[in-house]
Amino acid sequence: MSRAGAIKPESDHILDRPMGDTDGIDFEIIELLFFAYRDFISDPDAILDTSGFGRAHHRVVHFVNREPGLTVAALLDTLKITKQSLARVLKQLIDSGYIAQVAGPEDRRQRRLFPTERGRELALALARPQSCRIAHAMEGLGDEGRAAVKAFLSGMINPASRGAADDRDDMMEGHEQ
Amino acid sequence: MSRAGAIKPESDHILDRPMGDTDGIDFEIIELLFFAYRDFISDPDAILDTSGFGRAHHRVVHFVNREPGLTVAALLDTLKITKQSLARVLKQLIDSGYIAQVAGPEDRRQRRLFPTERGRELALALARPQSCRIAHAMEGLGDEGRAAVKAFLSGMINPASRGAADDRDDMMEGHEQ
DNA sequence: CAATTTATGTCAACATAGCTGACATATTCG
DNA sequence: CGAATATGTCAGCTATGTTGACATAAATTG
Repeated sequence: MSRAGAIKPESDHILDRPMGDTDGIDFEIIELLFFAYRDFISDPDAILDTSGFGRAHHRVVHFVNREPGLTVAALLDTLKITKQSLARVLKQLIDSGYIAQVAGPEDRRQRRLFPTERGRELALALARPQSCRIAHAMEGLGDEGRAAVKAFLSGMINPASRGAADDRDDMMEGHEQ
Repeated sequence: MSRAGAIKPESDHILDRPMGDTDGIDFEIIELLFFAYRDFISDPDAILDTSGFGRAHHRVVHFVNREPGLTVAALLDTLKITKQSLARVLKQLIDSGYIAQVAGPEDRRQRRLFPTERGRELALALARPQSCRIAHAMEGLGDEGRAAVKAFLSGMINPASRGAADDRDDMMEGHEQ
């Protein structure tokens, strides 16, 4: 193919100056978040590779272990994915014996999700390196520093998203949407 | 306060106690990071949907704008993806006039990447809501709190990931282990 | 100069994980 | 009973990652 030769910056409207703080945008934190999160999930990714699972399985196993007995609907709400997406990974986790379903005691249409011992072990194995990484990143920070980190991360979350992770209670009966 | 009623595991050993901080693992920060990052990228995602681009395009546009003239190799190193993955989105961005290629001045095999004005505008538009979200999450934090957040995020990053973006130019192969 | 290495591009195939739409089944509710 | 609900499932599409093989132009090296 034609190589388009030496395109001169003058001939095309090409910008040479880096996009920086002059625009009043916090690029530093944006990039720190990008790199931090990428490396944060690289630890469990490496473990999952050996198990034949992926990140989607990780999230499911995590939240089922954090809130045993949660319904499929609640899990969908936490993960914010479609039931078809969830079904794929959930089926694999159930078939492999990491998660068990139990019909709801009140509403027997529900499939409440519980971890097996195997599922608990996997969730812990995945969380361990992440927790170590966090501990390392926190060392040197005092109590106020750690509180600042928590406040910052909490403030990054959409208000509407809150509750899925915090609520350990039953689903409210009168769900009015 | 009672947990979802007592569901009797039929046969398998099913765990119904939540996986909590008793295991010495910092589940709180793990989940805060998950939700924070998910919402953090939801803002640009909404913009990208209207443009027909995705997150992969976002990252490319961002780093090209942050470091105009970087080579394809340097970009690959920053993103940690394969050249085939990059080629797909990069081609679209070039064809759409968001990024331009210029043959390297010294090494003409290189294709140095520059943003066009259009590409700059897109990068800024994508960064703006993220920066606003960060500013909101930072408000109420003092200078030490903000410093703690930066230190934490920096500490989350793999040491090998640091500096990958900037030392790709005239690298004499010295005896740096 | 010829041979090799390097930087990049490209084609083909495949995997994961998201999506929509449509439909089935069991259960609860009015 | 009929309607709404909770869940499951089939079929196909999209986005974005992967590996492997090969092409081309330019730089480097023998």
